[in-house]
Amino acid sequence: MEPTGTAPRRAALSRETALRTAVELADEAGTGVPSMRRLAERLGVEAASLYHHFRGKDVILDGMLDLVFGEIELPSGDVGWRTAMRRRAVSMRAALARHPWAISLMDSRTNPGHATLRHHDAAIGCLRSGGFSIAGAAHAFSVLDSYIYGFTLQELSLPFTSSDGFEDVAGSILTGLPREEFPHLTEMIVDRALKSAYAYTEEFGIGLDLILDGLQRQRDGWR
Amino acid sequence: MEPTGTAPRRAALSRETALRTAVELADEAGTGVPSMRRLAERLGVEAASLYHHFRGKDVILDGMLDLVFGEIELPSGDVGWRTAMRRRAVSMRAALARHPWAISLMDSRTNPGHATLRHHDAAIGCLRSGGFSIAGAAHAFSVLDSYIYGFTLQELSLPFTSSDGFEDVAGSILTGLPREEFPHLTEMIVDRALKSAYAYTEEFGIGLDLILDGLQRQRDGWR
DNA sequence: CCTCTCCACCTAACGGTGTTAGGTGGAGAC
DNA sequence: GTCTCCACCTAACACCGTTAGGTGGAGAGG
Repeated sequence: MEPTGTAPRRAALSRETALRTAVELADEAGTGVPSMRRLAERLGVEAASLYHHFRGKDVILDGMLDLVFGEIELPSGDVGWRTAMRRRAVSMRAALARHPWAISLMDSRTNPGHATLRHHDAAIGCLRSGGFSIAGAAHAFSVLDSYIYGFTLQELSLPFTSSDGFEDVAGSILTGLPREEFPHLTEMIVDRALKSAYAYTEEFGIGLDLILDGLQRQRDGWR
Repeated sequence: MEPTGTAPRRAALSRETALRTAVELADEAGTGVPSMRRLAERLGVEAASLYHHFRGKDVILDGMLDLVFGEIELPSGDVGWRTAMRRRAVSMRAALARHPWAISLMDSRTNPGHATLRHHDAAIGCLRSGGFSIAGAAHAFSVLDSYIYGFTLQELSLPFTSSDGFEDVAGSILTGLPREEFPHLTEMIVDRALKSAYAYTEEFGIGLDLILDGLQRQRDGWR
């Protein structure tokens, strides 16, 4: 029994739960990264209290990003490097799509967390034991991650979320677009929209496989 | 002569000059995209006055991004598609590196401006007349731009700006990094740092050529 | 049981942000 | 000379990240 109707004493909040709540809050539709006051409110606390656990908001953002990296499937050694790297890429795109705010954080965060480091180490290790030289692994890592980040960045800045509704959006884009001035753009929008087969997942795979093909071919050429 | 020491009447500010000033202000070291008050101050005006020319800050950001796209070299028809697309890619990376704030805007802007549309149209047109089918051009455009955006994104989130200083940074990263936990990461940092040949421009070209090779090979396979 | 210590939390405030409502003054039109 | 118009202004709103300093209750020591 509580003596005087006071609420049961909340357990002191930990960095761990605060970060998980921050990610959860950021995922809720449209809002993006929460403000300190919003995060505090959800935690049942005032904004200033957060500064007893984090030196500043930057530290929270670093932690949130590291949680996202922790969700990415590490490349396993059981399969070949190509299969492992392909799975990693697909898992990474999925994680970044699940947390659309993460990609916009990437260009401001510069202190990788533990999960991020482990992820990078595993990927490089996978390439090395797949026969890549150090330089080759660096090249492979650079192309692959650039592609994954860039693809996700473009994908998330599209005005629609799923494959349905693409035709409508394509139509509204075409309305007001001077067709004679941008003939190729018009042609492509019309073609892609009509076929309705423009699934972004498929598109991601096409570019990914093209790059993996190139890596396979170059592998032994990189000393 | 001015009658009563009043400053000569400033010409009414135009969208054009306001946007150019905004870009100029954003480029000045470190500051990033200027606030409405800062932009207004530079224009010799109060913040609220900007709302007589722009519906909101979003419109300004759209305009700034379009100015950056306007700086990108359009692919010319005189050379082959491969050369033209390579030049475009290099020019695009240069523009994004010149305006580091632009890449962070890309994921929030969804209304492409006139220069952006012209750029996209020219790129697709170049691929089409280079023998790519509509689907093929879509695939090629997707891989290339994803790579360019992603590479620039990674490049700009590095803690150093030019090639000098890389060794120092690598050293300070290694300090405090548990080497036995991340052996491959350590190995790569050491190797790249010691060789000191890790120019990012070169790295960009390696991935770019790998992708262009793949496109050349696939070109006629995409129907 | 009383008291002391400590620290997780609070209140209050700072200067900054984008944005809006409504007022003002000077140039150009008649 | 007067009127109109509109580019600019002042003032204020709610929100942001952050800091200084106070408060209250749990746990330790006696």
